[in-house]
Amino acid sequence: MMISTRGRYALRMMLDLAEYQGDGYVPLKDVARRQEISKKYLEQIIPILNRAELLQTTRGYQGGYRLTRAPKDYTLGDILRTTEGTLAPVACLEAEQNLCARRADCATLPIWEGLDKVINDYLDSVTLQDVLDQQISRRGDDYVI
Amino acid sequence: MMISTRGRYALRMMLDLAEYQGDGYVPLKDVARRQEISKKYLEQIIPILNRAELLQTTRGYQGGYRLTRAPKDYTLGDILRTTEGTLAPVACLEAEQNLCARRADCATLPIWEGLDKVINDYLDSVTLQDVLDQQISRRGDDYVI
DNA sequence: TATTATACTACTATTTTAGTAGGTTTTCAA
DNA sequence: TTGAAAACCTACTAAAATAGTAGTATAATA
Repeated sequence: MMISTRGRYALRMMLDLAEYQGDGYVPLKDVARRQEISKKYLEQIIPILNRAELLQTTRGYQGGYRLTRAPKDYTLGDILRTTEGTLAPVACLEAEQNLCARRADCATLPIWEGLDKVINDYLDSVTLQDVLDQQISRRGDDYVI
Repeated sequence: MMISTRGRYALRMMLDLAEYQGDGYVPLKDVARRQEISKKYLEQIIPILNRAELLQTTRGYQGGYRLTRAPKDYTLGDILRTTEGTLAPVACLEAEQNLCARRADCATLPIWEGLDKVINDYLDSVTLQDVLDQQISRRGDDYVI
């Protein structure tokens, strides 16, 4: 499993903000209640998104968070790479420190590079807006039945 | 990181067998030496492949392992799913026990299902033979330079 | 029957994951 | 001006996964 609760919760939080922010700021308490995720845990994930300027914040009364950009301008890759640090499927591709002595003639390295590419290409092909749209059409289905 | 040393070593071991088995059995000692991996650790990975009948074994003098099928008849997905147990990118897709209460109207589930598919499709599109062929052509490159 | 090899089982150190807990600072409204 | 609501920050922790090590038992064969 490559994507932990950190990345999954971050994504759900961003979708929740997109849905409920209107023209104001959404307090974390509300996100936590709606998404049924510990607010304390979300408080730890938020700063990662914040530092990467994926969201805006105000403190104090009526404070909270909102998206910096339009939902169509975030890919899932943006959000997941930010929160997970890396989406690399193997350690060999992660950091310089993991460089392996066999790298130069490793028969499997090209495989991992190819896998890394399909993963990132897929996640960069979907935006927050795409997920919202699909969610709306699924909700609509209920009435059709 | 979704693929651990278990899967990576299993793949390298299978490639090593493909390359060196000839018409006999390859002792683990030789694989461990060539691949610079602890023989004791490989001994733990081997039974997983063995139980899934991905390789054959004989014990005792001149014993060792060899592939059950031709290299072109193993996909990397076969080998990695066997050793890793699952290639699911998120816990939600792993086992029945991880089924989440929000599943029915989870906006992100279709994303994970899509990601799971591109990962498995990619790894099932490459066979052991493909990796061997590409390795040989890379080795050839050295002479060209 | 000694040697070579696999087979099996238990143990362990380190890292990651998934949180919990508690206090500090900022903002605004009554 | 003070109290409430909210974000911000840091430390701690239980449980699981990872990456092995270690030792013994069993089988095949020359």
